[in-house]
Amino acid sequence: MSEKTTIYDIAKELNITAATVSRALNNNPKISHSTRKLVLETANRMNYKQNRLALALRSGKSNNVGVIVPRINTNFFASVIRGIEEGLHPEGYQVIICQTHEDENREIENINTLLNAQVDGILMSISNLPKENNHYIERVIQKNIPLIFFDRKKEMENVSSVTIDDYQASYQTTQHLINQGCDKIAYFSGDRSLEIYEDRYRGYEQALLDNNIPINEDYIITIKSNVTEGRDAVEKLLALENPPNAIFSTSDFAALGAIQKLKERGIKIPEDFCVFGFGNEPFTKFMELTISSIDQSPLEMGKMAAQVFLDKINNRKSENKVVLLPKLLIRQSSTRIPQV
Amino acid sequence: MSEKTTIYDIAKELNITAATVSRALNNNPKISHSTRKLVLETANRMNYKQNRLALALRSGKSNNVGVIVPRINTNFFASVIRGIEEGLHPEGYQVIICQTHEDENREIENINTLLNAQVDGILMSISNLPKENNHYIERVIQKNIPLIFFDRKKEMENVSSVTIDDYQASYQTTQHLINQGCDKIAYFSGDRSLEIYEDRYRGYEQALLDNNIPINEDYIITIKSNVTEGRDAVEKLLALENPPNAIFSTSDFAALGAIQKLKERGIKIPEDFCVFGFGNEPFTKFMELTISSIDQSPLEMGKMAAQVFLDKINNRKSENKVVLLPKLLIRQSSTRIPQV
DNA sequence: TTGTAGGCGTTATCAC
DNA sequence: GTGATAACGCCTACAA
Repeated sequence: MSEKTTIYDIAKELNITAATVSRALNNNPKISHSTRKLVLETANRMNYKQNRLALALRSGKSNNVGVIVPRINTNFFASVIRGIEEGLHPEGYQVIICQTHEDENREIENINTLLNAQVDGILMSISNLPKENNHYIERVIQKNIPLIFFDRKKEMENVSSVTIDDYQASYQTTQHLINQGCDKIAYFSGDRSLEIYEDRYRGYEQALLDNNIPINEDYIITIKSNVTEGRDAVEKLLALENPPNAIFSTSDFAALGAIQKLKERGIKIPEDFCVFGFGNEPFTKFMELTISSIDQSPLEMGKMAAQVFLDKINNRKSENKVVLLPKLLIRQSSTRIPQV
Repeated sequence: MSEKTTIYDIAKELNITAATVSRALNNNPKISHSTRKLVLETANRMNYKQNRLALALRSGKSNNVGVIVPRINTNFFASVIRGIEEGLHPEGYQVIICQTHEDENREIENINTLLNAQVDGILMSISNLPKENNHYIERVIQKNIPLIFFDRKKEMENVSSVTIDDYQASYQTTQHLINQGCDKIAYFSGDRSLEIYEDRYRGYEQALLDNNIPINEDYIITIKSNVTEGRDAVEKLLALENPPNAIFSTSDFAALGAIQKLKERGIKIPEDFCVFGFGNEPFTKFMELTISSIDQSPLEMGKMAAQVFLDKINNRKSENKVVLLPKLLIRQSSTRIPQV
């Protein structure tokens, strides 16, 4: 049945007190070897399991950590979460996952739910740049609960973060496209009110400037991360008087949409047109024409975020900004056959 | 700071008792309108948040539900989880996710962790068929904690499940391939000690029998769900004296690997060879040659599993087996151009 | 309608 | 070394 044995049951069984049982179970030094052994044995025999809720209530720590992401069903976030779990599970933490679906209200809701659930820390990738009011985010810090941003961060005091060097990723990619002979490089941007997208944009811009290529505003399109938007964006670009000959998309999904549409128009990739994605979604390497992309090391990012959390909760560090290096994966969609 | 306001603080503030505050907060009918209003206002003013741990300790319910899956980073499981969350979140439940990585020990560990964390229910897709000892699974039932299987289930008393009709999916797919003119259909199976894979196999077998096509053991290969295994399996098949002219793969990833290898060998799909996958992973429709597959309605499955859990915990039903209908998505990889 | 008191399962602080 | 007690924050008979 469902009777749960408590330390009181064990105490009664042994004619000792619950306090002693507790001490024995927790390896308290002030306890005789004999009683400890006895307690451990009966605990085992009676199938005792510690009630973590009681422990949590008493200690004020739940051993739960909250993770907030825009969505769970992309390879990137799923892998980051996996990394977080791998880092935290061995330390006895359970991970609670919430999705915002890029909705600011959901984000606020999620934070409240997690605080409500007394999590010991929150690891999140923000969805929207909260307008002026960071109020709900600051509440986390005021409660002295470690907050760690990963990937999509916001610059705040007392908040750690784990990101990749988006600027570098973008700069190098743009340079690579230029090296491939592309001089008219369109750019699919995400919402630039988010730091990662602003950083990526700056990398693109700087690479062009450094190569004396003028910025063409017509080439810069803000999109959402899906196939359809990529297709639509290409239509706009091809309708221009002076269409581009490359696209750097900050979304693999949009890059895929772009490639589909370009092919439909009979444009040859990479000969006539290069395309570069971002995120290294699995499908990018599955295509017949493999899609160049940028790997963000999500597993590593997750593990790192877990480590930063552990450091923080153990007071080893109060703040910590970790920046990982992006990896350019140059595949067919941006590799022109070497001309002899 | 980190001072948390409790109902005692509110009580003191208003010179009433904590019990009254609790009643006011919980909409207990025996309370005057005026005090309730007062309590609600001060609670709000003092930024009171209920401590769910205390509540959980007292009520014995944590409002947490555990979900166990083989892995989180496939579209299928990620989407099921999303469905579960959408069904449970409005009811005030938080979802805790664990991965087994198809490892039986991890599975046992996860169940223990969840029980330990006092979850109110467990929703799981089993990884391995526990040999003879369902011991650790039965512990869940003995504790009177609702257990719901989704997708990968095991027939057990008192355990609900939400699955798709794998037999039908498989039967219809095989029939479809036969209708396309394929008479030598190879089959990539998963571990048949799991019910879903056994059901799928039976569907395949029966369809062949019903069409008077003999079963060829050489055509039946057990694989793991990844690209490499698909490639390797095709090599074996093509080395046969009498190679097949179609593959039904119970994994989209293996189907992809198969297609890659077939193309490398210059075999034309679907003209010379048809391929059908299972799971409707996003990439199947992204390919230049779109891959036929079976949609398992993961979102719906998750929502359904959530509903079954809610029914169970509210004692509306003690057991419930829900079977969803699979959807065949017939795409290019199995559609022969109609011959005139 | 409100107050009192006890308990959910632990552990820390005193005592002895 | 071990026992008694209080406290974590909440809810709910029971009493008033």
